[in-house]
Amino acid sequence: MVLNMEKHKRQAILGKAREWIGANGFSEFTMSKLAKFCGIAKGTLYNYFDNKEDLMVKVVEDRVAEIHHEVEEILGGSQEPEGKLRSMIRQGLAFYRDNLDLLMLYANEVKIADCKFPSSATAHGRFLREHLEWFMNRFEQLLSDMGVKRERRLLAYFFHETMKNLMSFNMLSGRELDIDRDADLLYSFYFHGVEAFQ
Amino acid sequence: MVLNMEKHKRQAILGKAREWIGANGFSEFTMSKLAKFCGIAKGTLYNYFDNKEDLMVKVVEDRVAEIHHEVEEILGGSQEPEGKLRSMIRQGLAFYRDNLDLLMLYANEVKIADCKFPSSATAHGRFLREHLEWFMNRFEQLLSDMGVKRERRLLAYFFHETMKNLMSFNMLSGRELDIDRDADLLYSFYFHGVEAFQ
Amino acid sequence: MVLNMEKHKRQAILGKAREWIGANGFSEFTMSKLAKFCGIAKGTLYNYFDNKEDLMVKVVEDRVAEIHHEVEEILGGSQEPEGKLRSMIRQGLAFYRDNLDLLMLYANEVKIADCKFPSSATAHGRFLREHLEWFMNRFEQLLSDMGVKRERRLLAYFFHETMKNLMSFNMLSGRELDIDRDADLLYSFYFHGVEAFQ
Amino acid sequence: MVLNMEKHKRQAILGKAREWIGANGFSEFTMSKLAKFCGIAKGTLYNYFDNKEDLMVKVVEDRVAEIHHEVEEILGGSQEPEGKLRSMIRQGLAFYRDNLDLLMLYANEVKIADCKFPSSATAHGRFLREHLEWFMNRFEQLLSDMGVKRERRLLAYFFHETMKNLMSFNMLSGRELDIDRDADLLYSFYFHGVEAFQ
DNA sequence: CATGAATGAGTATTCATTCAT
DNA sequence: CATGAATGAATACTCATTCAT
Repeated sequence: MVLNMEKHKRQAILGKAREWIGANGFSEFTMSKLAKFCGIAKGTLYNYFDNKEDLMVKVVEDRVAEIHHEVEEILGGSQEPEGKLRSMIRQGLAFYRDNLDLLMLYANEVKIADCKFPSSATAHGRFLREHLEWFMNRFEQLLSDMGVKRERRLLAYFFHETMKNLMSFNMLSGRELDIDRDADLLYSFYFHGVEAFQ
Repeated sequence: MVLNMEKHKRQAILGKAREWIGANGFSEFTMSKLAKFCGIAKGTLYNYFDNKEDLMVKVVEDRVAEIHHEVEEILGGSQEPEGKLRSMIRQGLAFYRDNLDLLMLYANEVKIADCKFPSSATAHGRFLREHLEWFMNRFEQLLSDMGVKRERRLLAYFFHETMKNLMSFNMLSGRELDIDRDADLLYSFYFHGVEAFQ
Repeated sequence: MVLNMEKHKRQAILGKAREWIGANGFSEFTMSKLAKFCGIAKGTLYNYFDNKEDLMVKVVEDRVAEIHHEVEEILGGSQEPEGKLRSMIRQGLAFYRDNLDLLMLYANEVKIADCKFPSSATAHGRFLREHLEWFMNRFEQLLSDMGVKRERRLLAYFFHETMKNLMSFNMLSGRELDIDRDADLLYSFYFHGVEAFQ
Repeated sequence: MVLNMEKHKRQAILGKAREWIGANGFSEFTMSKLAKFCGIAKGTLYNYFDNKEDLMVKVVEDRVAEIHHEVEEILGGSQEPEGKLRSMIRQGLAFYRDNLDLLMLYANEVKIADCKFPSSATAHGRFLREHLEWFMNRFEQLLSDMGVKRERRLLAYFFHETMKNLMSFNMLSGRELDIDRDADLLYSFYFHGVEAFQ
C-alpha cells in the first residue's frame, strides 16, 4: 500500500519534472522550482530521491526502458531488415518529438569529457551512455542482417546520432517535424547517402 | 613589447582555458578553477577579459577564424567537387584532432535549448551558432555543385555533424583517429550511405 | 501562524538592520555583516528579502507609512495653523528620536548625486525622495493657511531639513534632545528667524 | 625643484579628482578611474598620496582653506554685522555653486554615525567636521555682534546647513541658482523666519 | 619617479541539502 | 511522511593596494 502510494507519488514527481524540463530547458532546473511546480515542499523531494542526481537518473530511466522495449519489439519482430530500419526511424522520431528534453540531455550530458575523466561524470550522464552502449550492441545485429560487412559499430552510432541531428536541425532552423517526410529523408540519407539527393 | 607580453599572457590563459575545458568539460568551468589552474589570482583574469562570457567567446574565436580560412581555401579552390568534399573531411578531422575541446563546446553549447529559450543563450553559444550558419551557407554551394537537388541545407548540417560524430565515436569507444582511414569511411558514409558498407 | 513567525523574523531582521545601520552608518552596510550581526547564515537573509535593495527599502517603508499617518492626522485636524506647526515639530522630533537611523538614511541616501546621475540611484533612495515630495506637497498647504505668500515649496523643504539639522546638531555636539525646549527653539527659529534670539 | 614639480603634479591630480567627482558623483569614484582620467598610471597616484583616504582629504583641504580665508576676510572686515551676514551668504552660495561636489561630500561624509563610532569615521569626514567646528566657532562671534543672546552655537549650525539646504533644494527640484535672489531669500529666512514671507 | 600587472579580500547572490517540527 | 527555514559552500565580479621592472 504504502509502497504503492510511494511509487505513485514518485511517478507523479518524475512526470512533473519532465514537464518542467521540457518547458523550461535543462540548465535552469532546480529542486526548489520543481518542488513549487509540484506543489509540495522541497524536503519532500528528498523522501523520494536521494539527491538531484538520483532524481535526474530516474527522470530518464523509465523512458529509456520504454525505448528499450520498443526497440526490442521492432528488432525482434519479423519484418524485413529494411522494414525494421524504417520502423526504427519512425519510432525514434516519434520518441524524440514526445521527449524533447531527452534530446537536450543527450546533447549536454553524454559528454566526451566523461570518458576521459569518468570521475567527474554525472550519474544520469553515465546512465545515458550505458543505454547508448546497449543500443549500439542491439543495432549492430540489424546492420549485420542487412549485409553490412564493415564498421557496424560506427554505423550504429551514426544511426543514433543522425536521428538526433535531424531533430536538432529542425529546432535550430525552425523547421517543423513531419514524420512521414523526415523518416523518408533519413532513410535515404542513412542508406544511400547524399547520392540519393542528386 | 608590453602589448606583446599582454597578448602572450592572454593567449596563455586561453590555452590553459582550452586545456581545462578539454579535460573537465564545459559546465564545470569556473573562473576560480581557471585561475588556480593557471597559477594566478582570480582578479588577474579580469585584467585580460571583461568577464567569463568574454573569455569563453575568445576561447573559440580565433580558431573559428582559422576554420573559416581553411574552408574558404578548399571550397574556393579549383578541385572537382568530390575532391573538395574529401579535402573538407580531412581538414575537419585534422582540425578536431587538434582542437578536441571545440568538439565539446559544440556538443554542450550549441544548445537546442537556446532556440526555445533564447534568453538563456550564452554569448559563445551564439557565436558558435553563427559560425554554423556560415558554414552551412558555404557548404550548400558545394552540394549544389555536386548536383544535389534537394535538402541541401539539411545535408550540409549532416556533414558538419557527422564529422563530429566520428570524433565522438572515437572518444567514446577509445578508438584511435586515423585520418586516412576515417576520411575514407566518412566519405563513403556521407556520399553513399550504409549501402557502401554492404 | 507560520506567516506570523515569518513576519516576526522578517521584522526581527529589519530591526537588526536598523540597529546596525544606526550604529555603523549606511555605506558600510553589507549582507554578510548583517547576517553575522543577526547570528544567522547569509542565505537566510535571502529567504526573507529578494535582495539587498529590497531589504533596504523595507527598512524604511513601514516607518515612513507611520509618518504619513501622523502627519495626516495633524494637518487634517482642526487646530489653528500655528498649533499645527508646533505639533508637526514635536511629532518630528519624537519620531527622529525614536528612529535615529532614518536620520542617517536621509543624510546618506537622499542624494543630490542621484538627481544628477539618476542611473546610480538606489531604490530606497528613490523611496525616500518620493516621501519627501509627498511631505512638501502636504506641508505647502499649511504654509498657505498660515498666510505665507511666497516660496512655500522652499520653506516646506527648509522645515523638513531644519528639524533634521537640529537632531544632527545634537548628535554632533553631544547635546541631549529635550523635546519641550527644542520644539520651542525650532518654532522660534523657523517662524521668526534669528531675530527671535536677539 | 623636484618638490615644486611634485607639488604641481599633486595639485593637478587633485584638480582632476574634483573635476571627476563633480561630473560623476562620489560613490562611483575609484583610483583606477581617476588614474585613467588623469592619463597616468594607477601606481603613480600612490607616489603622491598615501591612499584613497589621504587623497580625498587633500581634495577637500585646500578648498576648505579657501573658505577659511574668505570667511576670515568677511568676518574680520569692517562691515556692519548685517552686511557681514549678507556677505557670508553670497560667498557661501558662490562657493557651493563652484564646488558642488563638496555639497555631496558634506551630505554623505559628515556622518552622525561617525560621532557615535569615531573609529569607523573616514579621514576626510573627520576633516570636514573639524572645519565645521571652526566655522561655528567663528560664526558665533558674528551672532554675538548681532546681539543674539541665546543658542548661538545652534544658530551657527543652522546657518551652515540652511545654505546647503538651499543648494540641495535647487538640485532636487531642478531650480536654478540665482545668487541675488537666493541670497535675499536666505537672509530673510534666516533672519526673520517664515514670518517674512507672509 | 612612473608604470600597470598581479593580488586577494570582499561583495551580492544562488542552491542542493539537512533537520527540527 | 511532509514541511520549509536554515545552512554554507560556491559563483561571478570589484577594487584598493603593492611591487618588480
